[in-house]
Amino acid sequence: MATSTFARRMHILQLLPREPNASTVARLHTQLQDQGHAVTRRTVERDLQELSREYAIHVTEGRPELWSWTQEAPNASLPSMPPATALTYLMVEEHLGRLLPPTVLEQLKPAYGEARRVLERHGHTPIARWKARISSIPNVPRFELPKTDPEVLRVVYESLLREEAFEARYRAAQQRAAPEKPWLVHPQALVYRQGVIYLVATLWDYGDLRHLALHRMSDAGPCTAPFRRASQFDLKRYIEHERAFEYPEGETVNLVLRVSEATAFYLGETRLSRDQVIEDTRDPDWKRVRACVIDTTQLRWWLRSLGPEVEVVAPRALRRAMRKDARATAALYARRGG
Amino acid sequence: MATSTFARRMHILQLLPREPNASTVARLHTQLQDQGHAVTRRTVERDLQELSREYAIHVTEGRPELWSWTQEAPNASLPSMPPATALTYLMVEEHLGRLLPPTVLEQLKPAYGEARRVLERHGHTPIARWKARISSIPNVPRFELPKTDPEVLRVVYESLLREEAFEARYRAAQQRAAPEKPWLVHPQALVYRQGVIYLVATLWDYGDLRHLALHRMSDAGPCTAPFRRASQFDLKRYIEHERAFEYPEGETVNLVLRVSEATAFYLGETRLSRDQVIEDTRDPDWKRVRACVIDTTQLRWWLRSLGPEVEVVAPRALRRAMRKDARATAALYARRGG
DNA sequence: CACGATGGCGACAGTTTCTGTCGCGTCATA
DNA sequence: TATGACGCGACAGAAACTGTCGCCATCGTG
Repeated sequence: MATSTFARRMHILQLLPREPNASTVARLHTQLQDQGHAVTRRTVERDLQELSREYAIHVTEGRPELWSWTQEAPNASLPSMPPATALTYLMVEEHLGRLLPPTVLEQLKPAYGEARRVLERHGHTPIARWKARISSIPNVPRFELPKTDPEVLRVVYESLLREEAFEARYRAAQQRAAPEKPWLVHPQALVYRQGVIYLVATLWDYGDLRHLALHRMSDAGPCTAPFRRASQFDLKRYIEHERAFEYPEGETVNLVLRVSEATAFYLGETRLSRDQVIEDTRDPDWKRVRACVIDTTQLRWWLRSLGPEVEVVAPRALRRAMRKDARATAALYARRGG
Repeated sequence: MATSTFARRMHILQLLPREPNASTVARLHTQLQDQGHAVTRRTVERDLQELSREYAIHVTEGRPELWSWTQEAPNASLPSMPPATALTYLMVEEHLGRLLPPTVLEQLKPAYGEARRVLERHGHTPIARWKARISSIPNVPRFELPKTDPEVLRVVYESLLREEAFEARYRAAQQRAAPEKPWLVHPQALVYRQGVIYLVATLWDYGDLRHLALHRMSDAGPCTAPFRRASQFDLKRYIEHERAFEYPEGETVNLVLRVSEATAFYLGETRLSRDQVIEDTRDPDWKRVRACVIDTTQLRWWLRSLGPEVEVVAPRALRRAMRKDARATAALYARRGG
């Protein structure tokens, strides 16, 4: 049992939530006792007062006083992150900036804030100079990621966590305004795809699974209806085998490609599979790549994105599909001049 | 000035590095004094002993004792992360799993470890069930990301942080083995692209910038040669305007696309730009999309990846380029049967 | 509106802990 | 082997921590 003054105060700091949330002395007191700190409530009160003199801790006026870390309280981790890790964080932040919706990115801010602080402290190099020395080149253009209401995000996450139903209004894809009547939603899983977060859920007493894009949701709020878990639900299976998000997993195939030299070089660095082999061909400008991969939608996207840099040789079916695509695309442009 | 016993011990915990690194009593003592803790070294010694009774803190035998958090010490953040944020972390981890090289991902593990712990504690839901309820669908196939030697990563990061030169052997793209002679590297910046980390650096006394893929580097170690900063170096400019990574930024163009209905729906969710407009066309199966975007390599990749789902109408130059690509691709498959 | 219950806090005193000082023994380095 | 740096035990004065008690404000309820 941890019983020292230091350990107790440390626990208090850990138990204190950040500002949208709050805790009371009574609550903290019982939590501490559960952790083996046998002290009176008075001591906890004094601890809080003492700690609030040193740390960004806030207390409300109302009668059961509500204690919390202020919104601005810096985030600190123990052990503190080494500078090298801070660099990684900066790089990941840069990378995710294009991939995650702003509301979600917001949640990661404390961690990145700490990374910045670590780097600033380290050798007193201003963060601006660090940002100028780190870059990430993603492979998607700069999309305008849809904005999700933070309150919606909060309610959805909380409900998923607590396994509770909630109410929300949902504006279907084609409609401009959300309907008057809120839906009763039983959240089952979250799927993140291309900047959009989808909630997989059932509605009211129906059994079928629906995909709700969070940025189309509004006026989310808790409700008292009992939660219904979808029976036999397995997200991975749902996505990959039931093609729920139109991203089926195909067979494992022996892929053979004829690729330009530049692409071959790139594949030498980022291999398609562990067993990938790159061979020369008669034509010095082209290489042959063999790899054992799973045939997915993503693979086809990637193959198409390379355009005339790559030709699928095998398997037959994939070659045919790519040839069909290529012809159809060329046909689009043949339709009229330009 | 923070002067309480609690604050001082707290600072000690923050100053203590994790196990590969370590600190001495003398060092901690001066660091604490810089932060305004006017205590004797004896007190610091006692603090460390006291703290090591409660926390996972390790000390070596040798004469200047080396203190550190053990490798296994759990990571805790203050204020502790709310469960909703923990969910986000799990999602990001899932997402990054495909995008970041394992060695880099390793560095983020402590933060994700904490996320797991928070979720486990919250309602006692096993983490396995959480992983089965969160998924991320990236738009790249499962590449085999190149493995970087952790020691190389460490030396490179540290050198970049301290603005120091270092030595390393480098195996150029085509060669099997690294040369005998190590290179003298002056690190300038890091660029992350498609799973590969490149160090932008100058070598010896030369002025030209080189790109070194970290996974091709080995036997990295510090060296005493003075660091040479590249003059007038601006990473952003270097990448975008000097086409250093073959990812030039083009002009801002008024993009006009003819897209399939499915693609139009997708673009409705993830807009190409803030001013994007989607219009009906005479043909009910096709929509017209107008957006003001920057013409980048990534944009062209993305356009190509959609294959026959999209036809570039304007600008002319881009249309011509895409038409040329489409024809070239189709020609590849016309070369012989399939 | 009155009542009781609850929560916050000042005061106090006994106890514990904290801290600077000193000195001894040991280890690393020259 | 000499020298200084380092770790640590002992000690005593100072500082803090903590439980108890009582007062008063506030809140909820009848």
